[in-house]
Amino acid sequence: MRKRINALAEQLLDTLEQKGYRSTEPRRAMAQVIANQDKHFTAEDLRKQLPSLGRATIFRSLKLLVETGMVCRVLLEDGDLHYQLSHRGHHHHLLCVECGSSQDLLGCDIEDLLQQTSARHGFELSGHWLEVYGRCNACRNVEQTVELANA
Amino acid sequence: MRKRINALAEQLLDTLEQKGYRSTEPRRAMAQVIANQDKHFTAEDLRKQLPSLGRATIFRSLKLLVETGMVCRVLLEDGDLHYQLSHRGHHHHLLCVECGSSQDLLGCDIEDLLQQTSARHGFELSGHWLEVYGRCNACRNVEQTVELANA
DNA sequence: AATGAAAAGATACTAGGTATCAATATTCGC
DNA sequence: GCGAATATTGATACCTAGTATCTTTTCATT
Ligand SMILES: [Mn+2]
Ligand SMILES: [Mn+2]
Ligand SMILES: [Zn+2]
Ligand SMILES: [Zn+2]
Repeated sequence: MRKRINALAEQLLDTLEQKGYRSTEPRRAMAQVIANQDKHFTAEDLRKQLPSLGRATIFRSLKLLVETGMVCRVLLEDGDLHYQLSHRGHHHHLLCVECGSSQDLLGCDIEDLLQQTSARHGFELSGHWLEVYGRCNACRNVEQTVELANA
Repeated sequence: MRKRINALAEQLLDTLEQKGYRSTEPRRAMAQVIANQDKHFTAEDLRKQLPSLGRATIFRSLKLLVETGMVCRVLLEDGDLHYQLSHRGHHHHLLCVECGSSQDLLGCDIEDLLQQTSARHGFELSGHWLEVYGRCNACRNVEQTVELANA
């Protein structure tokens, strides 16, 4: 009996199938769990939510999803590597160091700047990795509210 | 008998001492080896060159050097983490994916851009991590030479 | 030189991930 | 719908990078 999964999870599987990968029960389960994640997560997080799957399977599927662009890797400020559902294509993240949320930066407007800087150094630009750390709107508002309450 | 070490290595140790850390034989040896590195390196690279040091000592000293800003961490395109001698202060790297060399980008001119982008998302910027990948001048010249020779 | 603190080294342990391989599930042609 | 060919799984062992703990050694100071 095939478990019912939501539209987003369905889409992940469809994309895998289009790339020639089989639609298996473990992959269905992973797609569903990943689709339910509201923040970036680790392989270990998935494992806790999918105790019946083999550990290797989790790493393998995760890798597949990263390679096909559906999940992206997120470097936390402390060096930890997490994963999260990805918008396709090149983009960056605004990572809140307080609540751990992450916002996608879709347009990559540093490309031009890097191009210029590279040129100045005789360097042929081919790619870059950028992560941005700070505090998100929600966390800033909470602090403001607390300040007002104490005033 | 205190081994003679070069000026750069001496400087690393002096800085450690100024921060209250002792100048020990293992640290002298590490400082010297790191000063001799011409590229980014891993802890394992150091270990091969310093087989008499305990593994934990290598990791501990490396961490110390990173914390005091004398060595910086470099994220390779494949996700590998390497280390290298650092110019103090915030900076980025132009990493050649062909020869593995790395050039420091001293001025960080993306700060303004990030500030604007963050503001647009209601995000309070506090930091960022940027690595730039491509091909260095030397590698480009080599290719050109080969092309000419084959023409 | 004696002392107390810092550091080293041995060892065991952890997290995150990969290699191997026999057993199983999925797909595809019929 | 059935079976063969093949992709995938899960168990296990292994690996890299790093940390925790603890005893012994080294350093800096007096
Ligand atoms: Mn992303
Ligand atoms: Mn650097
Ligand atoms: Zn936040
Ligand atoms: Zn190069």
